[in-house]
Amino acid sequence: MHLDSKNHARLTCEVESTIKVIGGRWKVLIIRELMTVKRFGELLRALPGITQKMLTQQLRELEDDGIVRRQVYPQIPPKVEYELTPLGETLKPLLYAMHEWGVKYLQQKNQ
Amino acid sequence: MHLDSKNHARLTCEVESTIKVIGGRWKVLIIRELMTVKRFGELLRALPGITQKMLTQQLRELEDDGIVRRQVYPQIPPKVEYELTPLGETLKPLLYAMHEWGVKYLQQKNQ
DNA sequence: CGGTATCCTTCACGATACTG
DNA sequence: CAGTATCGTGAAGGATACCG
Repeated sequence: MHLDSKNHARLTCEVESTIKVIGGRWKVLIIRELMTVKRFGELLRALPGITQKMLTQQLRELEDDGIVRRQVYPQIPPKVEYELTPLGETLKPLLYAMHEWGVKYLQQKNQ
Repeated sequence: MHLDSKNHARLTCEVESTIKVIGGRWKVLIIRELMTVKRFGELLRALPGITQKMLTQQLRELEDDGIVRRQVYPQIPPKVEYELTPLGETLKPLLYAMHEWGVKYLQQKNQ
């Protein structure tokens, strides 16, 4: 990829799009949990500190962005499962890259 | 890298650290601008919509996180230059990866 | 030029209660 | 179980004025 001035605007735009999708406070945590399919209540317990309201909201946003799929089983009591879409799966390498950089960052910071 | 349950906690923590550093509203835009050294006023003009207050604030945070270096030239009128630190430079591959994913995401969304 | 300081508004988020 | 609805608060951010 080039970095000349013509590409700067497009780079900006698309990097921002990515940040908007995964930059929310709980987004990466939710995506990580959904590396295996989980029910709503499981997610709630797996994310200490999140409220029901926030979990619902962030899941809806991820769903709207095509990252997460919501599977409703019409039964009593209700059962709803969440999983990554194929597009959501493509975020994994990005999360790994962010993990790698985070390691380096924390090392450098703690010196 | 593995993704067994033992690694999940560490992955989370460090991915979140990365998001905290570059997840701010203007952070990636500022970092992109600083791929070449720039003065305060140049940044202000390069980022339409940002306020002086926000630019100062985000630059200070990036400085505290070791991403950006602030170079003051003690002269009248004042001259202050900002540039990426070596650690800041290491963010470039991550921005490129985010760019790539953003391209894919926007393509899929516009279909 | 490159900032601070101050005030003000908005809204993200938490807490709580209720429901199919 | 998996939500929605409502209210309240604090912090983020904008607008404006001032300063070394």
